[in-house]
Amino acid sequence: MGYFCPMAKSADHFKDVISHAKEYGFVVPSSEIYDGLSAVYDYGQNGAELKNNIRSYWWKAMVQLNENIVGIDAAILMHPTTWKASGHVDAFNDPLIDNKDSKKRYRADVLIEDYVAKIEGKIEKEIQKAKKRFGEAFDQEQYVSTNPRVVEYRKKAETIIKRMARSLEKEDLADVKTLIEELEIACPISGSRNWTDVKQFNLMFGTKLGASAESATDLYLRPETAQGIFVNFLNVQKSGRLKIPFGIAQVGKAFRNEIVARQFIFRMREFEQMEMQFFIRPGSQKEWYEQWKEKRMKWHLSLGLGEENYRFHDHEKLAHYADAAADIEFKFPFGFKELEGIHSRTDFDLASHEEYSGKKLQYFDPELNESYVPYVVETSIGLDRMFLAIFSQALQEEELENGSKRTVLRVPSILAPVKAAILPLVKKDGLPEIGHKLVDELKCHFNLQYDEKDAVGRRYRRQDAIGTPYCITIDHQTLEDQTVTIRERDSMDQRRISLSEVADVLKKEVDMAGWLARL
RNA sequence: GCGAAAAUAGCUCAGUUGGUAGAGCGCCACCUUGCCAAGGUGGAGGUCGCGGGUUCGAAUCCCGUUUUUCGCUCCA
Repeated sequence: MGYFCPMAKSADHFKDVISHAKEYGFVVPSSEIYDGLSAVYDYGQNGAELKNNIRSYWWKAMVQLNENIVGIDAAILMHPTTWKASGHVDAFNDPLIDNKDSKKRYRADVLIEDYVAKIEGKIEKEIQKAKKRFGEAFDQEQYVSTNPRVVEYRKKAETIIKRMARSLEKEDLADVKTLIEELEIACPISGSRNWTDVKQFNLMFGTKLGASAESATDLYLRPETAQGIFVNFLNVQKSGRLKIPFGIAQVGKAFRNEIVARQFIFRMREFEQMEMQFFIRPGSQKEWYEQWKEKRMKWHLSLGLGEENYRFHDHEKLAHYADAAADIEFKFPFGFKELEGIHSRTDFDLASHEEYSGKKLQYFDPELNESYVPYVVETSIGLDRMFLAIFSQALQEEELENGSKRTVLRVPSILAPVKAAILPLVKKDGLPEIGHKLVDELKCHFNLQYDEKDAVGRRYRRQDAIGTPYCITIDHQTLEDQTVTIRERDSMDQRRISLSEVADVLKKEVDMAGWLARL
């Protein structure tokens, strides 16, 4: 045995992934008996193990392997001002408007800004014309401030922008709509001016602190874990006696009211992030940014899912906090999509928290003999996305040499939910007893499954389906010479080892230590 | 949020012009076999996503709704 040919992934591979996840206890829709809850999923018995292992591999690679990185666990609920300082209250609130004819949705402020951009285009045209006309003698500044047509355009643009800013500030959405109507802005698709009202969409989940409705304070469930690190920056730095450069890592839940949440666990409303904020000297961000891009990619490649399934995607349009940003993209069943982000966040967050809190968030650098607000390079990966990447890539269907098929989940052995299955060949002649004894010896070190039901071949397939890397089979020869067969998931090869060797062999193959050492 | 498609057993699906809800795989028990799925016997499991309507009668026709997938749109 051991000869197989991996079959091409079916066109419906994504469908297979979703059913396999459900059928084998990895991922199921939340509250399914009540028809589920949109874009919320639960992890089952095998999913929880796999997810724990991924989390652990990340945590160890970041915290345990780096002397200058420590891990924390901040609360999901944070002081509401946090989200003003972080920019989320503004950036996560979009005024949206729909065109009733084309059924297209737009950001109302973007529609208005586009209109203003057109006016500015006209001004530019006038300038170019004048340049041609006046040649060398052209004084642009003077022209712009005196030419009546240009002056009028400029005034108009300014008035529009000011009015929009004021209305948005006051949350006067009716006026934003009126403005769109007055400017006679039409839908680029349908060309019609048949608009719905402007509606405010808040991507943050709201909740209340306090039991009585009157005295309760409005809070948000955190939309990212990073802010829990920033507000704890000084606590951790001082109590840990940390010197720049150093990092703070965290794994935890975050919540976003996505307008469109789709693609299984790729975009969920409740999800888990694994983030690390690396605090550095201002000016050194380029260097650290490159270094962390490289380090993170190396971590991904160490899992052996195939180099061709990863790529970098550099952001051209940057977020409000960043001066450089790149995604590590993975080839999901629905195409290359963001798996992890590496962002150079400058001092945006700490400086902003300084401003809003009135507390100094600075570091005294003994080498430079000065205080500064550190710059930050962030690595941010979605744990659920990592789960989906591994699971969808690992799920494979093979044709064996005898023409039969097998479904095998080739997850990296260190991440497998079950490390080994203990299988007595028959459930008599004392073989189950040896099996139970072996389980007892190993269970403190490894997550195991004991199975004595059905033909052993069928039991092997069951283990293949949940990604168990090793099957230990106890047979009649075991009674004579204390040896068992160990069968490997990927090659299906078997060899005999002695009972006393089992623990060591497993440890060598499924313990994370060896993999971490290679990072 | 718009448009399209779908929803029947744990999974994959069939179900004729509207007439008593099915198969394969899986699961459970017992027997048999004993190193790579598919041996035998028996069994559990479905108010056909949910709510209305039409009809003597609805899985099937109509309306609404929920969830999922795909395409738009959005994604600091």
